[in-house]
Amino acid sequence: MATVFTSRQAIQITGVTQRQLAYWRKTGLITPSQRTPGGHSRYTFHDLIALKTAKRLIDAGVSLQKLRNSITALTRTLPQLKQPLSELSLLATGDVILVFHEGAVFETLTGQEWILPIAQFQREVERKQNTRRPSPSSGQGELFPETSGDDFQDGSAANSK
Amino acid sequence: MATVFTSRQAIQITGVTQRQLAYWRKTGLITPSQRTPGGHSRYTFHDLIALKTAKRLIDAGVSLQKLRNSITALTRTLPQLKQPLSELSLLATGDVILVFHEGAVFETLTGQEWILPIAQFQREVERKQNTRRPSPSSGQGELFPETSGDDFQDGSAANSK
DNA sequence: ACCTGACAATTTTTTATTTTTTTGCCAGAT
DNA sequence: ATCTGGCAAAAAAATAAAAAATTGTCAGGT
Repeated sequence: MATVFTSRQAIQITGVTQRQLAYWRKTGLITPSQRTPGGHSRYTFHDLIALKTAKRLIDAGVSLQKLRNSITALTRTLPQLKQPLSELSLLATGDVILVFHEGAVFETLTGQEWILPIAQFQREVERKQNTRRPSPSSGQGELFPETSGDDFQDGSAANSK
Repeated sequence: MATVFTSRQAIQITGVTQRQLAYWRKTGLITPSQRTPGGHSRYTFHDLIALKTAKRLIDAGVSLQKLRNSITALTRTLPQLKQPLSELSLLATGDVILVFHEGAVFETLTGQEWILPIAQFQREVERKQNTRRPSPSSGQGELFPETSGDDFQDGSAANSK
């Protein structure tokens, strides 16, 4: 149950290099959960998942620094997580990392995301069309009166940059 | 049915400015599907969705140029689309635009995306653990023989950058 | 009412340069 | 066997400057 893995095993299983393992250990990105009395690393299964996740994100084009920043941001957004790399479902693009958490999608660095609800907009416009009153003069178009129109503005705050 | 909208209506409904409407029209980002004999714009419902989508992406922090590049890439990836902005479900982060299409998630510019299958990796390691043979000497860890190990490497091609 | 064009202000992209981070390799220590 | 450290190469990030794109405002034309 409480099986642990040596560095060599972690390397073979996850595909990270020895150098990376050492550097990540040194810089605190992923540290072995256990150590032998002699100071040798013992990686838990949990650790392996984190290592493999980091490896995959890197292979997906994510830089190590962005990975660090993402983890920092995630642990701030979701403090209950001890090891985001092994506890979350991450989707990597070359530039950003998205996290799927409780049905929502976040960008790891900013935490802001939303799906564009096109269907909802369609309903809005259709409702508008139903409440229109045909203007007698114009033959085509000009279906709206001097609509106050403001009720249609997208209320979402514009977060420029 | 074939209701069309004037520029003013499109502005009121979608929230884009008159200048944007004109510039997008001039640069071909979103052009009205119809014109009056006098040369005035008539935007279809389809057009409105595209306008609203562009507006929302811009509000989400996406620049117009990235929007253009995304559309170009999308129409190359999915040639059957005439107007990606009104036919796809898009998710915007500050930096990239993702498209949901037939159950998959793409990054619009590169077309490359994949979700990290953590569950699958867990199964891999567990299978490895089951096929291990206990080494007689070591008390903790060192559970693996001199495993060839290569069968565990992630086969996914590393697309650096 | 709407379109177009022109000018200027703002924003975004591009490019080049410098700095930092990451990695490979090797040697010595535990 | 594994860890640590040092050094150099490679990759990535931060920075600054220049170029391009976008937008606001206004005026004239239809």
